[in-house]
Amino acid sequence: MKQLPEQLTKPFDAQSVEKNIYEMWETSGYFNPDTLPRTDKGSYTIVLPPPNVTGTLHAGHALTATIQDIFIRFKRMQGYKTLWLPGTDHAAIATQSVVEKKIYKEEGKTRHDIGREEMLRRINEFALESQNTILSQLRTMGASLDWSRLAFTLDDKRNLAVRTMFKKMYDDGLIYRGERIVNWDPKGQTTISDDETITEERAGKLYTFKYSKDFPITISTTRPETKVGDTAVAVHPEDERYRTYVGKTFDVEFAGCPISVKIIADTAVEKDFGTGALGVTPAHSAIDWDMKERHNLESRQVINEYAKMYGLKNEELNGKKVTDAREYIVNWLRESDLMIHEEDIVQNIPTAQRTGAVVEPLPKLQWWVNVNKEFKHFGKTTTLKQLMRDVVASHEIEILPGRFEKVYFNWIDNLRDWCISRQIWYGHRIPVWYKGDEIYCDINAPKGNDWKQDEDTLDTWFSSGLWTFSTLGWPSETQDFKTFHPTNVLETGHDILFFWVARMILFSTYALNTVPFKTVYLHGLIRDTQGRKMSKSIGNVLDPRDLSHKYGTDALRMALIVGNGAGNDLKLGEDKVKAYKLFSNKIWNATRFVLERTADFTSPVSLTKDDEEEYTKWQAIKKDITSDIENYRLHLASEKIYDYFWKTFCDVLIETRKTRILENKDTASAQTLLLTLLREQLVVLHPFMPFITEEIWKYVKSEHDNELIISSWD
RNA sequence: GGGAGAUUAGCUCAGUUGGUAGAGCAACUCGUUUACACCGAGAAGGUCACAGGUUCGAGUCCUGUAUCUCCCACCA
Repeated sequence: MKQLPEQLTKPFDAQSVEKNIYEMWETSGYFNPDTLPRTDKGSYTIVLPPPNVTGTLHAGHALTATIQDIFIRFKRMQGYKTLWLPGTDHAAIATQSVVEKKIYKEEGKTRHDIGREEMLRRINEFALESQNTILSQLRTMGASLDWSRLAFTLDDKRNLAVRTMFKKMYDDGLIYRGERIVNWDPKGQTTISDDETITEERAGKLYTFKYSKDFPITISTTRPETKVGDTAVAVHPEDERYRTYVGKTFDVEFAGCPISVKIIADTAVEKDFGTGALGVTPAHSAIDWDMKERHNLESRQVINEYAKMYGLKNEELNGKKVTDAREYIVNWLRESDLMIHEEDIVQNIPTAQRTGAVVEPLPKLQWWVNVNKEFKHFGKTTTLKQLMRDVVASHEIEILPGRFEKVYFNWIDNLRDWCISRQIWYGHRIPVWYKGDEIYCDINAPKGNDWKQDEDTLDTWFSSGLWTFSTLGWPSETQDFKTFHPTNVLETGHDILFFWVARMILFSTYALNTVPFKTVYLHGLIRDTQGRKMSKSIGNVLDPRDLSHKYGTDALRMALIVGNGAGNDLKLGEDKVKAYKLFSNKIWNATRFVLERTADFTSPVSLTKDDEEEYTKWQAIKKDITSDIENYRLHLASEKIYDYFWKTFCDVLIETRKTRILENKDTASAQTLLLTLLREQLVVLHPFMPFITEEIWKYVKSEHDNELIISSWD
């Protein structure tokens, strides 16, 4: 370091160094635990939450990649055998609908015009392209992922894992086929799970009316069009008003359709709501379906998969959309003088998360995971729900921030059976075959020609739920699986706690009798400066690629981390990223100065008392930062190193030692202090700002030093 | 209806186990041929939402109130 390197005489240019640095890391083999030089501290594993292959990297991905990369780099420098495993998610419904829309727009064709095989080929093509984009974007974030272990939720290995898991659960009686009310998405033409619906508040009307003039009971509904499918009227057993009618059946003509209505008493009815009497439509309401089961009622479906009326005696109704049918029946009620009251109310309507369509409850034969069924599990009788609950209650899995434990328990306690079959083509096909009345479930197809495989595919979360171990080779007993499972930290957004985190806990505890990870670290959402969600329609999206190009990846990473505590939403504005670009410059310039002032430096000397004191103070700071990272307080750790570098190292230490060096007072000690502090700070800064620190490291490291990425933390 | 969170400087947010209120940005004053104006020095700015309580001591713990945000839920 006698001569100041040419590079350092110019201002820092992040763009020009990032690509080369990343290539150096990637070819070095340091991302791969098998070729990592120092691994004396045991294994440390994180699986990357696989991004959907539907789009490009957004600010949330940038955040998740940064947090995990910090943990991984920190542990790698401490000497752990670190594995950060990358992959992508086929995101079944989302991906298929993106491609379907694209094809419809460009060619005016539906998936049925194109056919299953060709459609799947096209979706795969799209997925592959999208995957490449996403992976290259992860590289620009500096993510030190082991690319040699890249996985995809829909590749052959993961497909084997899925089939194996399905078969095991089927044999244990935990997966069953059953008919009941499902959430049907009329736009996506598939069932969806409860978690895939979003309830929206909408203005609605509560209509109070009688089926006919001579019908004795007045009922209320928000969906008059379903009333042509009514098979009962339910009242509360203790309701005096209706007691005399219970058990009787009335045949009436309603809107041109004959219906037969039995009066039943059921405690699910609220006496004080509306008239205290409820028209029961088993085929189009989940509560009504349950009442049908309890009272052995008829069920009559009057709405089809396209949310249109069908099978009715009144031909005018058939083929009408539900909203039009509602208007028709309301008018009929008014004209027939049967409408008693109309009231404006706000109602909660379930809609499909992916397509936005209003969910139509329909009775369907589907595959389910039974979460309440007792079964023998490694010698103990338990349920899936219980397994999921226990490992968190016992703190075998720690959820951060802790408040999400309550959210998790709340979800578990209200959990109903999970509908896992989907009527779309893109996904893992259900490994079940039919021949007449026979059903065959196995990992592979049965022998013989007459078997026909179930047409449905599995919920995408069924495959991503296996992610911590399907990526490590399960069901084979691989070395990877033995070394890296259970994983250490699962870092993801709190919005997928139920979808994904809970399902991983379910599958891992069930199949392996072990937790999938020890710690769950949940980050918040990234919002714009006004606290709104980033969305294309508002136009407030900050693209991480733009920010990275403009200010450098290191600056972006710092902006995402500093002050962003676990679980909290982050309001991100460009100003914040800019501020950390200035910090990059500060580091760069400070390095230039230190190297200039130590050009004649030969070897370290023992420090003067003052210098020794400063070094001791720094060591305390470093210890503090280490403890912050170990305790998942990245927002504090990053702020502390920023603060020390700028306020103490630059503003105080460089300024005072500069004078001493100029005046030639204890020069060697001052030089030793500055160089030592600079080097040690680069180490601490590296997980947060990997590019600039690795670049500078070239100029300050001694000959026998390794690259910074594998330099020792301590 | 149930649950969770937030409320601290003009703005964005820290404040780990209770011990004299912090940072960044913005604004103000002064300075800069000496690593960096992508800078430095300085000053200013807060009844920690409100009301009680526990404590020698509360931004921090407890109770209640208000406002906002989010999640869950089959009042038709």
